[in-house]
Amino acid sequence: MTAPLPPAHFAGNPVRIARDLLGGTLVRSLPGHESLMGIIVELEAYDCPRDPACTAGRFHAARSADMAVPPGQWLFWTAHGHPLLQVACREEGVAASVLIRALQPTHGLSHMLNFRPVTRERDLSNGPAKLVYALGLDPARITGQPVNSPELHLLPPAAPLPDEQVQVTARIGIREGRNLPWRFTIRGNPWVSPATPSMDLTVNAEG
DNA sequence: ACTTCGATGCTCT
DNA sequence: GAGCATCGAAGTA
Repeated sequence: MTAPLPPAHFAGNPVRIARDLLGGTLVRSLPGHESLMGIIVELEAYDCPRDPACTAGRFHAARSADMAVPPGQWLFWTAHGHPLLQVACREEGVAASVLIRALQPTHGLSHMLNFRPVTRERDLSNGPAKLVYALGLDPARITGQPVNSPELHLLPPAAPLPDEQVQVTARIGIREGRNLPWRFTIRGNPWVSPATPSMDLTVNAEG
């Protein structure tokens, strides 16, 4: 088993970091219980101030400050009242982050279903807020903790996924910045969120 | 206190 | 794939 990624790993370009994190594992430890684990099958990068989709930089000064924490810290962006799990990137004072958008559960599935009961199992964690609920994460507790915290940490993929397995598209649910290919999903993975991107740069081998 | 908006989720066609 | 419920956060007053 690989070691948890240290905070220093995130002191760089969030686009590159998101790409390389695809296929990694998110581990949520529960005292006295089996850890909840899942493969990260969908990520997005946000990178103020050059990013037109990054509302933190454009007109939410206060939220920008929440996001411009030192790299390698957990943070939550809220949209429509839902918490979205992110890791701060680049350097302190810069609002840049990687957003974890979907998870393929591998361990503790029944426990996750307890946190977030769903009729169809595939709907358990195929969205950024869904996975937060499925893991039973409390933003008040997690925010500001290092990304290699025992409570919640990341394991990198054994090896970076080959390009053929990586689907690159526009990000989901944004107005500006739809031209930027900053969403990464594992091609054909059934746990990817059902949302349809406005742009898909993927070149299919079959044409 | 009130208004607006959205990095969402859910429930229908 | 379209429409709506929803609610936390910012901005304005």
